[in-house]
Amino acid sequence: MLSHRPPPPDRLNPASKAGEPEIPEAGAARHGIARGSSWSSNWEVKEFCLSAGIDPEATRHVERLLTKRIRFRKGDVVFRIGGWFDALYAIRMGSCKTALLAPDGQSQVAGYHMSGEVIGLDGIGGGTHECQATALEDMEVCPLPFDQVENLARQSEAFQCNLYKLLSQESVRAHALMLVLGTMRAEQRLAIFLLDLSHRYRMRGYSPCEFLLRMSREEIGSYLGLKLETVSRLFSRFQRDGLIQVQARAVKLLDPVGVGRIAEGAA
Amino acid sequence: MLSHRPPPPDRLNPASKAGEPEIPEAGAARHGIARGSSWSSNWEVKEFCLSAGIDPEATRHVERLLTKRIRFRKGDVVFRIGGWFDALYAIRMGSCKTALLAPDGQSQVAGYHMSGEVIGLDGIGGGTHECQATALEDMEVCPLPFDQVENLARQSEAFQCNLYKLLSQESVRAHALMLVLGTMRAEQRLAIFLLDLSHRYRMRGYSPCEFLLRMSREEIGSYLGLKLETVSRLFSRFQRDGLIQVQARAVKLLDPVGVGRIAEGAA
DNA sequence: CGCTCATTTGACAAAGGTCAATCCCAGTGG
DNA sequence: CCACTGGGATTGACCTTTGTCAAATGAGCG
Repeated sequence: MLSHRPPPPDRLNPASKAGEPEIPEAGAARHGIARGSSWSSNWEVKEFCLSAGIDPEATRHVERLLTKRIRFRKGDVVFRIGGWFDALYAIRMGSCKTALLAPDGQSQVAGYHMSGEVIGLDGIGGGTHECQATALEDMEVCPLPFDQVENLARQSEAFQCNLYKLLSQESVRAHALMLVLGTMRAEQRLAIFLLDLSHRYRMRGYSPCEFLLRMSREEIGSYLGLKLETVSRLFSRFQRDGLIQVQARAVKLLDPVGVGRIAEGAA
Repeated sequence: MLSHRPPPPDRLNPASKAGEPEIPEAGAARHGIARGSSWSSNWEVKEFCLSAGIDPEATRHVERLLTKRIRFRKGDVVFRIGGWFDALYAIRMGSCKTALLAPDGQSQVAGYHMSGEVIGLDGIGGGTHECQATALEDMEVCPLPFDQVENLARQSEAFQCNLYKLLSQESVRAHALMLVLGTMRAEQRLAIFLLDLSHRYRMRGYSPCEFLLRMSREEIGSYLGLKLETVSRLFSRFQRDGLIQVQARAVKLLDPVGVGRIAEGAA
């Protein structure tokens, strides 16, 4: 592994023989595209990624950065398209989606973000946000004023490095999604989506086999480049085939390996 | 416009009344998604983006960075997936594609880059490249050793800012492509592709209405999430409809406005 | 408890994909 | 100089996947 941090244990060996039920990872993640991160973050969740491996001096600065908290309720907008960019937001709790706006006004969900992740990086270049972040449940974030982030980056090499990683992480995520949108069939997309969620929940200490979807069928469809009916049908089919169990927003992965096969493109 | 540099004149007013034939811009670009850049770069081409607006002191450093040149022939690989990342590459001449590798081995074209653009940023986070860059014609690049880039970024605030912009530019591009892949119909995708090329050629001083495609039908298809036959059929149809003229790799935009309408999603 | 919105499901249509047969050149070698 | 060859490009016929429209059902919320 070429990452500068040890990869999380469960990623060392995809075919690990742990006692836990084995959850295959989303296709893209397993082949180096997303290099140990897929759509998911490979940062520790507890301590924010920005403070990884930096000296005590800088750590204090980072901590000072993380004091303020903002709470949002389900449906609240964290930042909107075209809105002025002046801070990144580290998610402490909850989750949100980010959506792009197409020329014709329709929007596409471009990201799903959970606790421990940092959002808002898309605003760095242009000074304004290119996507809109909307809370999918009640959430709490730490705003990281970007001028301070920039300063810190100039002072601490390790911090600077972390910031770069964060940025390129974005592009990794984007690439993985592109691959999904550009080359995969509907069932494959949904399977990968489910495995990605599963993996990310596990990383956060939640059950990887049983979780709540925070997005509606329509949002999932938008994320995966499908229509909501297609998503719904696929859920039903997966259930008929004994792969999963769905009840509205509640999902149980019954046969993660089977789902994994579909994610790989098995007919 | 919120960008910190004046936008190129031709972007000030999409419906400008200049004497030139009017080329509508690719849909995504016009609605703030790509905020003045769409898939294309909005940097000056002559002077590399990294040296924009920085002080003379730093300028000299940048210039020192840009001394070395590497030439590639059509088909050569600039860097490959998984290859060690130690430098960015500024394209001085020619063009290349970048491709991702899907789990099942099939690859997807994720980017098309021309002179004045910087490639290789995807490697920053993980230390290895996530995509493969392949020359589509003979090209010349300047390698920018990343440790030097990093140092410079810490010394010059303006340079640091440019680097950030470059990174986020990547994500802008990715977002635009996502939107194309996720929400648009085939004809719309191709129309946008053509307008994007047109715009980028114009920015570089070439004719926006007449140019050579450097990618094969298959590569274009891969880029747009379509099969080569579909691309070919669409070219034929556009030609039948008097929108363009195609002869193998040579394209002439006869009715840019019409193409623009299709890019917007007109039935 | 009743409303509203999300979800499911079916029937049908359409957009693209697949397969296969040419075609068209560019480059090669005679 | 010319025929030959091989890969890209075009085109047609057909088929699969996914989208569209519509109706029915279910779930969450006030």
